[in-house]
Amino acid sequence: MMGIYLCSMPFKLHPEPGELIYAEVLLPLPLRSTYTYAAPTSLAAQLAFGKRVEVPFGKKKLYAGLIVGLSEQRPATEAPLKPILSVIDEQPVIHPAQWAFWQWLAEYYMCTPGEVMHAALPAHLKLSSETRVVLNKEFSQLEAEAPLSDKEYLLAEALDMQSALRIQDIQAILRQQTVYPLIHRMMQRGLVRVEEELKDPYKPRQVQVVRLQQAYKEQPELLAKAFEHTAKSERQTQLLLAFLDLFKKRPYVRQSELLKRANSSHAVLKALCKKGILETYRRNISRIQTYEGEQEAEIELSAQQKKALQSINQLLSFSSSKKKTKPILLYGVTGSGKTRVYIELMRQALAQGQQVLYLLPEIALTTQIVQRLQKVFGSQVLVYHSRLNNNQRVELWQSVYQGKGIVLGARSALFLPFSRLGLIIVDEEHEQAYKQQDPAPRYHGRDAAIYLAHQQKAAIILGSATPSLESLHHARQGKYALVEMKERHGAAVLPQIELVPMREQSSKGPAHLSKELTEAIRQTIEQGEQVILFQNRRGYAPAMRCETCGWVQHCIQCDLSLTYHKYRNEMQCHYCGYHTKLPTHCPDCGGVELRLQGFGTEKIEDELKIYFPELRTQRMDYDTVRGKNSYARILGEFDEGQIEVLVGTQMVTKGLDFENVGLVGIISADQLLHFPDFRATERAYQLMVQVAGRAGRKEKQGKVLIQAINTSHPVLREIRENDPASFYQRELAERRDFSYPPFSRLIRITLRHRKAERVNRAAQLFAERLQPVFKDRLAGPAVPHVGRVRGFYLIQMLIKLPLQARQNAKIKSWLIQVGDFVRKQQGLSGLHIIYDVDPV
DNA sequence: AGCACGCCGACT
DNA sequence: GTCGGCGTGCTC
Repeated sequence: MMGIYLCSMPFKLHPEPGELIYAEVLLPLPLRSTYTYAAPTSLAAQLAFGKRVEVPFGKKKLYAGLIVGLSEQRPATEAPLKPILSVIDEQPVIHPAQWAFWQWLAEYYMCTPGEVMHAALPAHLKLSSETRVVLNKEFSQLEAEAPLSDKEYLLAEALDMQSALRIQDIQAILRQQTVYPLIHRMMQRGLVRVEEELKDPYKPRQVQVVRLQQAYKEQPELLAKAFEHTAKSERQTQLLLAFLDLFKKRPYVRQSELLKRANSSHAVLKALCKKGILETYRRNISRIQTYEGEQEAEIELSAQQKKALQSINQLLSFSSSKKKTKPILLYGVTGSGKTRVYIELMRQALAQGQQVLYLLPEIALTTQIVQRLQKVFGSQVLVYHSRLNNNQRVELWQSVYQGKGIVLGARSALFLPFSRLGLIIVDEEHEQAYKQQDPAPRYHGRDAAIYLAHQQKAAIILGSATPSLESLHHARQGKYALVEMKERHGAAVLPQIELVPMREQSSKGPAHLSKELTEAIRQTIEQGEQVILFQNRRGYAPAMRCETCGWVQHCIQCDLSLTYHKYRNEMQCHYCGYHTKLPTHCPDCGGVELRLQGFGTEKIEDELKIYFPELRTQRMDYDTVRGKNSYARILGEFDEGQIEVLVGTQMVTKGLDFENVGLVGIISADQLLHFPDFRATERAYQLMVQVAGRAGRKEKQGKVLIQAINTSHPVLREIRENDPASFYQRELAERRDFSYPPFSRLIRITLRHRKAERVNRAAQLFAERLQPVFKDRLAGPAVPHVGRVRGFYLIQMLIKLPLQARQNAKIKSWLIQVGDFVRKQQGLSGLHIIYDVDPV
């Protein structure tokens, strides 16, 4: 279907008016606009919105672009149009609704629609051609005419062995960036040629399937005759019986299963085919793994859950008849059983033939919820994992396009091609992991979900035990509806929380575990219960310092101290991954008294092992869950009681329910509270409340110990006394005073360049233009906390925008114009400008 | 993103 | 001189 396209071949156009159809094509590249292509009317029947088409773009490349508009009128552009080379899809891959959503996202988050497309489509639906250099057949003859240069010879030799090379292979072989001049010279002499090919990497999975031949399918009564045919062969009779048995139970009969069941061979099957009874063919089958196990009924709703469900239903039915549905904030303490309420809502949506999207901050981390939903909804649950392979992603995409089921996923599941979306649930809506950080689109999964729900007229529930200040504020302002669940489910009681002031530790005992905590660990273990210790920093120690002159070892390409990791015995950069051996002496003063500063999870685990040698401990952080199934394995072992103490970072705070956790220890509340960021207090509050919620279930009261040097921070009192109202009131007042969200909207502009001088100049130009407009609503330009990352210098500006959205759209497009202007200046074209709307 | 063109420094 | 790196502009 997709041919080879030689770059030297001119495009064949049919420029007769009225004979062409014009298509607006979106490409998965960071381009501001769509591009118009022409197609002969002969292709008209195949062209449709949302289908992918093969188009040339630029000098030679081919891409699979998406049709987002069709017209019979030639557009106003004078430029000659290139043709659509082929139509890739039989069915569209997106509905118009997705395109509308992408456009909103691009505008709101200040990126291009192509970047959204790139993020939205699974890899195997985004095709771009690969340039391959091939040796010509007449090569040896031509070579004789003129000798080759060293590099030409090198390339020719490599091509002789490999038959085709990609540009990056050639760059590696020649050890240089610029390879096109060489290739062009060789092309002109006819030694090599260049091919561009767009190939579809998606392959449906096929199996060999057995069925009855046409005559028997139409007249099953003939089957008796068939047995007469096989009467002479017992094995054939058996095989046919086995087939008929399977045929009753299965939608289709696989050859492999049939042969195994009948304990028969391929030769016997072949004989039956020859007799005109059976036949085999290849059939596409799905790769999506659905739950096959038993379905179980959920337990009855509690009184509180019933009430919450009622309130939600009232809100939904009230608004469906009138205006649009407000988002509903379900504010329920840990253990109140929000999931049980979600399940009822999902059931209702499914009964109405609607699709459901259940968003989680990080899908890999929540097997418990997946299993629970699968037990209720069985094979209707589709899980959009990070572990799915590319073919599976395409198939899941197709199922959703066809209107299937319930999708569970992280934020990228928002892009799936829903057509009948009736309900979105954003679980743990306060989680920062909902915000995409690095490549554009830098979108917030929760906020984008709210827009999507609005657009598709779906209901949306935001759930949390510790709502974000934004959501709670909106609920109070009446922008969202609020439904509360204040009690823990069943007989469960809130944990008892104590603050432990950290003083200088005695040199004999552990350095970071207080007497109170050590004692509590001992008691908890003696009672046969488990412990979770939370330390929000991985590694052993976050810095190595010279005691003589104060030098601290830094990363060679980032402005960051290196963290010591004991298990690999090396110093690591947590920004870029750079690692190096431990220094033996200070490079500044030559001093040999180097000491580690601070502490992370590794060190806490170390201390535990020293002071509780008999204890079964396990660390859970980025370093220990890197392996494929490590996360599930650790949680499984903890659940089964093989691990007594779990030491971990944020990971241990995330929605995990264990029955037997008697104690939660927060090693250093100070580290959480002293973050240089206006959200530090909120984040600290949420993390501590969430991790505290892991302690105690059922009727047993759990215990939480919070260690802190400064125990007088108001947040610590609020957590201890379980006083969320005070926390939210105090924190909202502070945000209002400094005009931070939710009382303003932020845009953070980051400038990035390899040279400090250029990024400084760019910042100055930027600020000159922004300052008069925003005045005190502009913070910066300033060097951020980590001012150099991976060898790039960074400068940031923060703009506080008022809440009125209409104005802000204009401001955003103006900011992009300013950015374009700055980059047009001499020497600044290589400047990266990163717009981050609603940064977290 | 990926490619071509043009300018400029560091080599034969 | 030429080669290759780097900055700049354009892609229907």
